[in-house]
Amino acid sequence: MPAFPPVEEQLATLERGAAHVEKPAELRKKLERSFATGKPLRVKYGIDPTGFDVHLGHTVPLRKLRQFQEFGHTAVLIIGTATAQVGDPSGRDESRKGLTPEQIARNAESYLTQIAKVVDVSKAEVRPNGDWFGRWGFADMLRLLGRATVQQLLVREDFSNRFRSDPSVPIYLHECLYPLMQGWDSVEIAADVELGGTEQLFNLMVGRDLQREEGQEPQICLTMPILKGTDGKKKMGKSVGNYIGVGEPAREQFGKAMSIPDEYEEAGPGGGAVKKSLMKEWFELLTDRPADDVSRLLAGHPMEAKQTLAADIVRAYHGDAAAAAARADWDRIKKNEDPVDMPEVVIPAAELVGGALPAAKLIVLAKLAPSGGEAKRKIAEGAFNTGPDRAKPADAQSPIPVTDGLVVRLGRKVARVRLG
RNA sequence: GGGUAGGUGGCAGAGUGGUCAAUUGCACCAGACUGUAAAUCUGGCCGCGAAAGCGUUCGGGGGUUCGAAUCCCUCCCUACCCA
Repeated sequence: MPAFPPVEEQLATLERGAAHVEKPAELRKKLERSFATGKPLRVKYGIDPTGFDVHLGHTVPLRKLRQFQEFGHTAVLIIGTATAQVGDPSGRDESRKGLTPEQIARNAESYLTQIAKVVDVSKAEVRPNGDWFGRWGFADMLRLLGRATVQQLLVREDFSNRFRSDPSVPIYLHECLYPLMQGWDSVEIAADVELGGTEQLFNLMVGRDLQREEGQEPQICLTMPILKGTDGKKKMGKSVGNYIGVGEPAREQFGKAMSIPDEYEEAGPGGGAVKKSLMKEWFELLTDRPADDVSRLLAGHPMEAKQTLAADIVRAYHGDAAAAAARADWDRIKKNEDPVDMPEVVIPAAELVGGALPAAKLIVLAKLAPSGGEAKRKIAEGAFNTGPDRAKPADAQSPIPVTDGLVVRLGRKVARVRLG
C-alpha cells in the first residue's frame, strides 16, 4: 500500500504549471479520500497511435502524469486504437487517413518506448480503446451519439470556426464522434483525473458529462498550457519544424534549446503586445527546477540561463553525463574548438591520389555534403576547412593532403577522417 | 450521376507554347555579425562536369510542335457545389 504525501504537498505540485483545473475543490476531495483510504487515483492520458515523434510539447502533460505517478497514483494510458480511425478534430487538424491495424500496432509500440522516457510505463495501465469500442455494434454507437447535440459541438471554437467562417474546411460527421469516444474512455476506465493540453478541454469535459450520466463520479479535467516551439511563435509541432524530439541526440537537443528566443510577444488583453519570457515557460513546463531557482537564473546572464535550461532538458532524456558533455561541446563550438566526440568517416585509401583529394571530393566522401555541386558552393562560400590550422582550399579542385585522423569541417558539421 | 476548381521542386504557392531548372514565401544549408544554432544582413538550395555545357524534372501514359510545366487525348487522384 503506497503511502501518499500530504494532500497539500500533492496539490501544490499537481496544480503547478496547469492551465486549468476543473474543478480544484473536487480534486482536493479526491486526493483527501485517496490519502485516507490508501486508494490511488486513476489518472488518464490518451494518445492516438497515428505515428509521430514524441516531442517536448507532448511531454508537458506527460510530465504531469509522472508527478501523479510519483505520488503513488495510477497512470492509465489510453491507446486510441479505435479513435485513431476517427482523427481528433482539435486544433483544426484535417481528417487523418485510415491506418491499418499493423501500422497502429507498430505506432503504439513506438509511442510507449518514447513515452517511457517520461512516464513509468511499467507501472502504468495501458488500455487500447479498441478493447471496448471493437466490441460495439451499430446500436451502441447510436446510443453514444444520442448523448450530444450539434449545438454542443458547435460551442467548440474549432468546429464553429470551420462551420461559419471557413466553410471550405469540411467537418465530417465521424469527427463529431471523436469527443464522445474520448469521453467514453473515461467511463470505461473510471477515471478520476484526465490530463490534456488546453485544446483538449472540450473533449475532457465530455468525459465528465458521460461519467455523471453513467452514475460515476466525474473526473477532474486538468489541462496543461501548449508549449511554444523553438521559434517562439507557434505551438511546437512536427509540421512546423520547431520541435525537439525526445529521441534526438543530446547535442541536437542542446543546440535546438539554445536556439529559442528569450522572449516572445503575445496579444495582450487590451490589444497591445505583451512580452513573455519563453525561457521561463520552458523552465516551468519542461524542467523540475524550483521557481525561485528559475527567477534567479533569469535575473542573471541570459546565456547562462539558457545553457542551464538546455542542460536540464538534455539531462531528462540522456542523463547527467550527456548533458554535461553537450554543454561542454557547446562551449567548444563557441570558442571555435572541435567537439570531443566527433563522428568518424572512413575513406578508402584507394581514393587518394598522391595522398591527397580534391577538396570537393573530400567533402562528399566525408559526407559533409550530399553532392559535389553542393560541396563546391560551400567551398566558394568559405565554409570548408581542414586540420588544426583550419586551412581553407583556394577552390573546389585544390588537392587536400589527407592523413588518418584529419579533421574536416563544413559549417558546424565536423568529422574526423579515417583511412580505410 | 452532373458541375466546378485543382494536381508544380520538403511544404505553401506563381507560371499557362520558347527568354523556365521554373517568380516568391516558409523550411533547410552556409557566410558576416552576435550572449545564443535568436535577430538582422548576404549567398545558396535537382544531379554530373574544372568550365563551356550536359542529363533528368512540373500527377501517370500517349500525342501535336522545330520547341510543352504550358496545347490535345486518355487514365488516376483531391476538394467544393448540385442531385
